[in-house]
Amino acid sequence: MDVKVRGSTSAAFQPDFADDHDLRRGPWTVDEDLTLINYITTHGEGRWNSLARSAGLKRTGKSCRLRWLNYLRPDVRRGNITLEEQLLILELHSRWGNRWSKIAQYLPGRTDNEIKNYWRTRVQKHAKQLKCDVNSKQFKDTMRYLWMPRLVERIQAAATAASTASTTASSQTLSAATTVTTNSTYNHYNNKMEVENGNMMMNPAIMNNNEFGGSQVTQSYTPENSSTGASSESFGTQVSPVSELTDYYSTVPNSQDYYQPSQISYSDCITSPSGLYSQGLDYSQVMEAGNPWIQGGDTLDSLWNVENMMFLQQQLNIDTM
DNA sequence: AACTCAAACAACCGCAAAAAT
DNA sequence: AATTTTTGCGGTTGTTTGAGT
Repeated sequence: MDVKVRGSTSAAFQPDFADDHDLRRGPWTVDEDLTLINYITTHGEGRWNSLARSAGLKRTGKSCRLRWLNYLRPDVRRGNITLEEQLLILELHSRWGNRWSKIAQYLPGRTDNEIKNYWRTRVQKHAKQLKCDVNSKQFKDTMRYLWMPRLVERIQAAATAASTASTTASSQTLSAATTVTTNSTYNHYNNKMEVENGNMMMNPAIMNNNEFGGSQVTQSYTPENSSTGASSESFGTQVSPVSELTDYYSTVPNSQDYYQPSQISYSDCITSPSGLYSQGLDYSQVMEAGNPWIQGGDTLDSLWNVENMMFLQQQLNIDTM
């Protein structure tokens, strides 16, 4: 990948120094990243302005902090947002609004910036498609009564499929913890390992002393350390409320049921809990092709471990008290 | 092959709160 | 107690990339 250069083209890249402070701005170079990682590894984080100076980085402390927290920190988890994470983001956003850092606390490894980006690029896009405000009651109801139940359906379907598969293959490949070798390359700019036959993307600090640079990675493949397992593992101590959510949303009429004339008349739909479709929001629009939550577009097959989710639900209840 | 457009995301900014002096 | 510095948060912007035409 080419070096991204903010404010100038790659070809015309010149280090972008702030006018009178001799400070660099724009994308971080690999050298800068390594300098920051090495310094923090030795001296720890905090006091970012003096850290930047001491490390010899011509960056503001603010910039160093951001780079570390959002990108270089060992426990930053990268890659696609899973279905369960999507569900959790929707749920938590409905509770707390744009309090990204608070939401991020419940998605270990995810940064507030990443969640915010997800919300803006995915969720707000759909609000735009539906021609309604992302903060409007109707859009929120669309999420709660249509998209979230559908997400739950897909999560449950995936869980069912996974359990079926694991049963039929119990004495076979996966349970035998087959060792697989994958071709991988290290992307210097992004500082992440991209594994070809998987979705795994790793931060250098996660790479356990792997040499920077292209390498062959041999990993012991078990369900627990697949991308699926990685998700659940990250919740080892901080658990997710997804099972509670899935239980809850299972009781919410799904999009099909919700609109079945035998249960609810069309006029009822029009005057749905918040007048969901009374202001030009069209069900067919909501259900139209291209809605990833409904259609299953950007799905990952990963599943969270649902065993400990009660705990986080309790945490959430405490938070709302 | 060239172009356009939208998605994704890294990074910046301003502001407010917290901590240090 | 007042002032300065640092930290954290949310909003926004700009670049790259990939898909579609």
